[in-house]
Amino acid sequence: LTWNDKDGKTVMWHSSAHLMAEAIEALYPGTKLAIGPPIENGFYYDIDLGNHHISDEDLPAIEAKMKSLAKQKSEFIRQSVSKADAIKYFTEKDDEYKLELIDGLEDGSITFYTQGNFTDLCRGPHVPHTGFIKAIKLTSIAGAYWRGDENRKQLTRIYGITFPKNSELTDYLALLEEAKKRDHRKLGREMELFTFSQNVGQGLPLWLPKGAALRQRLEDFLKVAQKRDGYKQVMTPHIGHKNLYITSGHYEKYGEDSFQPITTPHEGEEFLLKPMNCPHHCEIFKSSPKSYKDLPVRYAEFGTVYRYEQSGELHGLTRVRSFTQDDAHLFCTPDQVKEEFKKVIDLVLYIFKTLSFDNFKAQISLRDPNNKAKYIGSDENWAKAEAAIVEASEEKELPTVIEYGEAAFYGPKLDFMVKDALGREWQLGTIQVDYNLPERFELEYIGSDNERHRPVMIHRAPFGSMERFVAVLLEHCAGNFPLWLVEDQFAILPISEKFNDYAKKVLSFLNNSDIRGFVDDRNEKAGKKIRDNEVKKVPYMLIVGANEAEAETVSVRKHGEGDIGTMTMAAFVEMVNAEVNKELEVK
RNA sequence: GCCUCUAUAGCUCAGUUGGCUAGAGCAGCUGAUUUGUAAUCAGCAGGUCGUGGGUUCGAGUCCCUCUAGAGGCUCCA
Repeated sequence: LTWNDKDGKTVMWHSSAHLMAEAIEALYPGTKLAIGPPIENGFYYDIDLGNHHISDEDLPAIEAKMKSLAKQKSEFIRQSVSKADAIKYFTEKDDEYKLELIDGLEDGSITFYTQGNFTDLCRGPHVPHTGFIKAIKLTSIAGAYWRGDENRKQLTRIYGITFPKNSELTDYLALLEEAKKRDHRKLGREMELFTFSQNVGQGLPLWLPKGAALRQRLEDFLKVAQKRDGYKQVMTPHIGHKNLYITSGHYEKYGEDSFQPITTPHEGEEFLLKPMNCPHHCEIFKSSPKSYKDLPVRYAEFGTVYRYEQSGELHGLTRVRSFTQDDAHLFCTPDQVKEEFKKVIDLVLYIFKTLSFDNFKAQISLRDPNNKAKYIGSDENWAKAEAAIVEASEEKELPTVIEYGEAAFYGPKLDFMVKDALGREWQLGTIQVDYNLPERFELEYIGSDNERHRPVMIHRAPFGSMERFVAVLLEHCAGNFPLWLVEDQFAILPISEKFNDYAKKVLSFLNNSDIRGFVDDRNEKAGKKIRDNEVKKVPYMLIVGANEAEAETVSVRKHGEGDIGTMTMAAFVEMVNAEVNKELEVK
């Protein structure tokens, strides 16, 4: 793969998209070809099929056509074209999509590529000829809005991937299968962590006992860290008066697309399921007069919120309609913003490191400079907030990427993104600076000058949401949670029923030593119990029989590693505690 | 919400061009066995084939509605 100094694969996929375009034009006359770029894994082409209609069943025929075209080894011929000629060509072809693309191109920079009888607008580069494309797999059909705008026509998008060798395609498909084994939806079911019910409703997760216990441990872990950092826990109701959200601006922005208001039977008052905790926390701040000496105040809450997400967006635990934010709002003086922001960055990094998320991306999300109407608040406040985030990140020497147009409607943010098993990116932690809500809620504190001042608000959630975090964590560790987090740290396996009593004795000793596990006293052979507990990913198995009962020891087997020898119960406790401490000591 | 696809036992799946009382493995329950580092044997039970309608002498299978799920697009306070 060396046709280009950069990345042979991208060139390969670029050419493959054009090969697919040629095949489609041949099979479906009159099809308008919009755009077909290479992507991270493969390529797609967006097409307007006109009167034709295709479904998955048609993909093999397109694949076959591509293969036969590839065998012709048509050379990719580059040709510079003037803008006028390009417009003429596609006007004749009656392709408004290509004309729109050409409209945005500079005269002199336009090139066509031709393979065989097929010509397309293209920047290149390409492989020398179509024969290089050998292993072809069209993977799916989707609808995609032209130019990403849902108000414009939806085109048919065909995704595919190609390789120069069939073995590479086989390997790729095998890799995909492997990734699917780490899917949190599959693991969550197998490990009995969470479930969904058609009767409860879509996007409304049900946490099973083991999942709830796991989540509780994560929450406790964060609570300890937050207490250390001066946070105070608060609790607020799951609903709030409609006026609260009119004040915050959320009603205007999302009212129509929310779960609709709950109405009181007699007074006709309207309440909304809370879609976020900020307004409630603002009211807590307002509940008593604040002095500059009180600031910063930090209100934390594991707050469950409800959002009417588009049905097509729901996805396992990563995108749901009811979720719990590990939310907190810090209210501080303008001078304190940067320092507080930096402390929150530290907290997020501490959590990510403890759970060994080292492949995260820190993204600074700013306003879309071309569409300021989408946002509330003054330019001045936005400028201050954006500067605070950029400076704090720089001072923490945090490598970041800046994305314009990704800010929340009330303020800019710093998001921590992590990929799932299939490479899709999800936002976990988030930190946001907000000058707007304090204004809308008329929040105040008395300064050292005895005058009223407006505090600055920082929203932050290191996990993001408990649901999404657990989902991404599951995929990250393929279900092998760190020892401090896992439900059952050990399973005691008596060799036969004769040793159940000794097993119970071991269990009570270990429980008293503050490590958790259970006795597998099923009437099964040792080999069966070992297999089952390996499959369940139990970190340690303690096999006990005559020898151990006699010597008051346990025979220890480590998950994924096998027998690691016999030791006393106390030695086992010490080993587990040492491992847990090591996991939690990362700073 | 839109495009494409999917739905059979708790889980993973089989079920011929529409044709007997819908099958299997795992999990579960009962019994036998008393077990030494990845699956002991036997038996039992478990299904309005996602929902509602239609076509047909006959529907798990064909058509439509709805619900839920998957992969995208759009959205993401």
